[in-house]
Amino acid sequence: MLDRLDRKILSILQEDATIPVAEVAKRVGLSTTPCWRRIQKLEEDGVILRRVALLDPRSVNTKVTVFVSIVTNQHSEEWLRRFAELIREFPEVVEFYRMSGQVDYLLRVVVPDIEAYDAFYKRLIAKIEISDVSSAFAMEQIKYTTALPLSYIQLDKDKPV
Amino acid sequence: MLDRLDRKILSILQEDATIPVAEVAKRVGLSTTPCWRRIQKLEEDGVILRRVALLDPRSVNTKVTVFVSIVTNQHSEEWLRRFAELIREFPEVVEFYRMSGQVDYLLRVVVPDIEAYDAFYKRLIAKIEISDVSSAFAMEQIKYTTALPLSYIQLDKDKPV
DNA sequence: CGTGAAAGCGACCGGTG
DNA sequence: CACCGGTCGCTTTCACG
Repeated sequence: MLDRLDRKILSILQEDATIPVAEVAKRVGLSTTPCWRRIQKLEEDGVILRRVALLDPRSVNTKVTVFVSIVTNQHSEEWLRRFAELIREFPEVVEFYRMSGQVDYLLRVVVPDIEAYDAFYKRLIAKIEISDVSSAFAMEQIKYTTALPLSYIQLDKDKPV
Repeated sequence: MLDRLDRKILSILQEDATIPVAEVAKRVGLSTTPCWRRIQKLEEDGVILRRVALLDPRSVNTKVTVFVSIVTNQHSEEWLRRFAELIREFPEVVEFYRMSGQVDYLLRVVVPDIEAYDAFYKRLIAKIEISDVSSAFAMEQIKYTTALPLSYIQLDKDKPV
């Protein structure tokens, strides 16, 4: 269970993980040691999964995002397991969801351009049977954040601060 | 322009940004100082945008992802600017794309459950005129990574390692 | 770019009130 | 939790080859 201080800490670290503990502590109104202990606990409890560097898509030549909607007639557990494993091998696929509704699966794929997407697409369908695929191209990424909203956290009322 | 060493460094840091420079250096076959200098330059050049903590969606009560497709009849620059600004105020919207094809915009929204999505949706349409909206719910997030594929980087041939 | 080495900060871990 | 030390490791910067 988290309280307001934990939430403040998380909101800072999910925006910038390079900020020293002492500075985080100051911002949330805590001294260094207990703040450090909280961060440690947040990592142990798996609330903080990892710390990563975010790269500029342009700099690594992957400025085009394509959303791939997949409809399949294969609905077995086994097929999904194999499909998921396959997808994991494609670094171009950065997100992969099982959907409700008309579409069964949705992929977000990042590539340099349309040609590269076509090549990716051919490599994909060569590896697995998919009945119906449709691709939607993003012209512009207007917003992208890894920061999750923290307003839905159930706060621990015993520690109201 | 990047070379193979830069690419190796990036692949390490975009998976785990907590690895000490000395360890990164060892893995890419460099000594600490030049490796540190490269990382510094990658940050200056904006290849590395930032370092962030990734949180567990379940822990912050946002395990449901909804993809929102928007069709509008407003296609002016001004309308888009206002719309983008509005979206930026909604932390539930973690991704936002301008699309080609039938759909004009695509949002990825994270919320605790369907009820919360409905509340979000009402707040959104109360703020701006949107002609047609359709929502697709993700049942499961099978893959999610912030790591971009590095195979499309144009390598500097003058530094073949 | 490599090495070695200095200097300083920050993480980490005690203990006390 | 605040506060005070303390150690240790890592970052950061230097001089030099």
